[in-house]
Amino acid sequence: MPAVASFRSERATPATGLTRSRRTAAGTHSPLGQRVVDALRKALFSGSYKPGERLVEDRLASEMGVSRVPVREALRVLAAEGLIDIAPRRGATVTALSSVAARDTIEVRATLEGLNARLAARRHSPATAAALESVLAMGGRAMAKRDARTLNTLNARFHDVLANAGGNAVLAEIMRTLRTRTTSFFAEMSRKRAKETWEEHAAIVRAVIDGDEALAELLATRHVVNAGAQVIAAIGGPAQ
Amino acid sequence: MPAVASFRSERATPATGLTRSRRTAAGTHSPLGQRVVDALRKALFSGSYKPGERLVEDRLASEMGVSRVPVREALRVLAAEGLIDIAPRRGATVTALSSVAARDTIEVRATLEGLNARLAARRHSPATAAALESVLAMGGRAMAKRDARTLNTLNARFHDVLANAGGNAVLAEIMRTLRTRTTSFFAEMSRKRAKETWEEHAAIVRAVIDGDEALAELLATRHVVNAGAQVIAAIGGPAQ
DNA sequence: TGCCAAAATATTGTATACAATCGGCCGGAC
DNA sequence: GTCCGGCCGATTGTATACAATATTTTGGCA
Repeated sequence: MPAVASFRSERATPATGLTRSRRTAAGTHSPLGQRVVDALRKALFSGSYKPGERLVEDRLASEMGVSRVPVREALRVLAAEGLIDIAPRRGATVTALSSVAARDTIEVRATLEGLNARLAARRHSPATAAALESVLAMGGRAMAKRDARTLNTLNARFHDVLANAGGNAVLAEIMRTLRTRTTSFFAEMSRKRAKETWEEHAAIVRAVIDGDEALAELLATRHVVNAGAQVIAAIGGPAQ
Repeated sequence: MPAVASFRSERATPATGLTRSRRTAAGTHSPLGQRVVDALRKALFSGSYKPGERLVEDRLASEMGVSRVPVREALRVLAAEGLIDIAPRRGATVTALSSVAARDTIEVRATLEGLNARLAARRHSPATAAALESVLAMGGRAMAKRDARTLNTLNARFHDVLANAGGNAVLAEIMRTLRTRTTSFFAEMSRKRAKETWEEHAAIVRAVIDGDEALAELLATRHVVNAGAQVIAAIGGPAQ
């Protein structure tokens, strides 16, 4: 069974003679390559593919009902994000994050989340405060309901909102990438740490709203370190 | 005149009947896509293409003597590195770093270089010390000769060696990317600041070798901020 | 003259075809 | 039995062809 659903069930009717008929036709199709990226990213996050597993272009193309060209381009993009590895002439494999790489990633993330929280505190405004409080409230409700799935989504949302509050687009983009690379690991154990996670989120928000740069930085950094320590303990131990 | 040289002057002789003749033939050709990436990166750094300029696939393909396929894949890679922008159906353009984006990039770079210097100081060893001193010495010689071109190369080398000394591969990769994005700006004015640059380099190395984490971090961060301030003053001013 | 629509052109997006290389499998020599 | 060399299937790399969309040009009209 294909791990990803085909989004082009029928052929693009090449027989139809409507060359350049109506423009904009029905809905602006985003390029297939982009859609393949999204589909693969989703599949990777959901754990459909295991680390180290080979991603054969032809198979992916069939599963999605497209040719190999968009698949290849999608694979390059995912490789740039660090989600897969591509070896020349040997194809793509799902990145198997070593415990060393995990530790390195967390170390960088901790620092950058700290910087971002500091910036957010420096530039705090009523608007960002409201956005942060909103996500925080939703997180609280989801936790009360033990809704782990929503909680994961909200966790990502929280970090996105916080990144926006920092006001540094370059920083936000890098943090997003680093986060996606470790998503699978953190998702695994986030259930166990849900309570602590959202308490830490709340504390960070408070510091940001208070404009306390140093505290915001400290808490955000520690937040990543805390979660990271648990991840590393779970998967890496001394050496993987 | 093409901005990049063709590395395939003659066709791949498709008429020749040698199907799978000798294996490995003459030298292991790296994939064309990779070579196109290298060629384009070089061209972008050398300033052959101006910010905002369109990069038409067909033209690039002709100039390099390859088909559009490797060119397209190369463009995706460069887009992921932030060197170019790709808009669907509208092609690729050379990234025009706004003054805001420049400031953001420098802010992140400053923090990460600081983190890396701290790590390098923590993990300092005779081997890394020797490597750092070596680049430092070469930089001194190049500066004595007023060899601006070599100096630029050595500057990149210095930061690479320092990144290695930090021992965090993820961090090193991110810093490398950030550095490439701002290369053109820094190259412009590095001549004026050559003396200060290498004095700062020397100070950082000393702190690293001494294992003085806090000082190494401070100096490395300040190094980026100092150079960055000059860049921003030159290009951005209050608003670009 | 200036502006709008529609054809003509340029360029990107996708599919298919073929070439090149990798990895495993088989057979023979020692 | 094991190791080496070469065939064979599987898979990636590249080129070409065509389809779809963006951009420019052109022509008519107010």
